[in-house]
Amino acid sequence: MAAREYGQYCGVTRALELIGERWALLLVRDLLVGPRRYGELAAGLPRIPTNVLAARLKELQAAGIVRRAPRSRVIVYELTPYGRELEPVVLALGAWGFKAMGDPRAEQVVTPDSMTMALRTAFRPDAAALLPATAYAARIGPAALLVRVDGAALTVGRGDGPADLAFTAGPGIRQVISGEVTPGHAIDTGVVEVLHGRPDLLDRFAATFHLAA
Amino acid sequence: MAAREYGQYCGVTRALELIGERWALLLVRDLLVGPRRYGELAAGLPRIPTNVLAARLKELQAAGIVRRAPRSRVIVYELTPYGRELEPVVLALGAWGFKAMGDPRAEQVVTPDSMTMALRTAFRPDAAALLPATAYAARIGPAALLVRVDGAALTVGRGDGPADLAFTAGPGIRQVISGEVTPGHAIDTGVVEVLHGRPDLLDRFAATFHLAA
DNA sequence: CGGGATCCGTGTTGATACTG
DNA sequence: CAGTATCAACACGGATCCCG
Repeated sequence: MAAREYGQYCGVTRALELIGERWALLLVRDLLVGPRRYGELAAGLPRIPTNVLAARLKELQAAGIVRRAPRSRVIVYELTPYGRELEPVVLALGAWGFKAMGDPRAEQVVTPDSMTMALRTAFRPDAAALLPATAYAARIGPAALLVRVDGAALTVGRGDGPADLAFTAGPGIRQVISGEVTPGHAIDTGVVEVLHGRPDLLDRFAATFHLAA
Repeated sequence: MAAREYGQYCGVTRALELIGERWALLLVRDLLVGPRRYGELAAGLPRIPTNVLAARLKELQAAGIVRRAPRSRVIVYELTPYGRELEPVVLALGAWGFKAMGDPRAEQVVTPDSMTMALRTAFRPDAAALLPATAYAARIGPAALLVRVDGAALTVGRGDGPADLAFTAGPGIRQVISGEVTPGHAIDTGVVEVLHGRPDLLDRFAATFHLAA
């Protein structure tokens, strides 16, 4: 038996053998947003050593979780269908970890892909279905996201674009999503700065994206 | 920043910092079944080094996931409310890993606690709600479980007891839960041996516990 | 320049022995 | 029973180097 195995015939142990190593599930998290190149993955995980990134990509490919995109001119990594089935795991972990996030520290970064998955975690389809379709342009730290909510459907893209509400926020946006801070108070205290659109649309945003803290 | 941190302000990274180390989530898995003593945890994870078990228990206590049961004469570890909130994570991992389990190898064991959580993972409340209340006494390898299904409620206990259906099975029970093998075929080939009760109750078992493979 | 491979110091893990 | 101590093996982190 390989030393890294747990020696149990159990689904949880098998899962941890496949994606339990350091950095592995964070690669899956970012690849759940979309296919990514080696350099993009490295940029999304600033502290990962390059040799570990290369090793994880090999292991995830051997496990049938990641593959190199076929018919692509450049090398692009993407999740296999089995790898995409890890989305519930990542969302459950994100919801649980959200409650333990505390306040951001100076050395902690927010990446576009992690923020995208956080929005997917906090998305409440039933609440959104009752609200009008809305496009938000959110700039959180260095991450510029274009968030479209249409009924119970959510799409998050990178970059800028036309939106009903455009706003800038720091990591303090977390308190809005948790309900610890009301949207109005967030605007008053400068946690959120509305660049364009009716500020009360931030109430709709808070109703659409919510996670218990 | 501690070297073991990921340097991101993100729920998934925070979760992995708390329960991402080797063996940690397996301790949570077993504690989800019930409070356990140090020796019971060691027995449920036969390959864990004892110093690592001690270290993990300390870390999980520092993280507010595990605590020593108060007002207990002996030392017993149990999950805190926040620790119990990891159940969706463990179930999602178990369901995903189930598909990659393959065939059991000689050195792999099945423990009562891992089997209990596997049954919780495979439990289908809506299917069970349409069936009569049933008690199963299942012996899978060294694990003797008493499984009670009453409507949409499931309770799994250790040991033996009165049951509508008593059966012995090997790890091949996995194919019954996945639907790869019909209950009738499992009995015919000896994968499942019915000790007591109507053999067709195994059909009810398979309808109550199912996971896609 | 993108996509890695190599080397090396260090921390974590695994195995075993030992102790209050 | 519930851990602690010790030590070898290995994985990770950081830096550098290589190759098409």
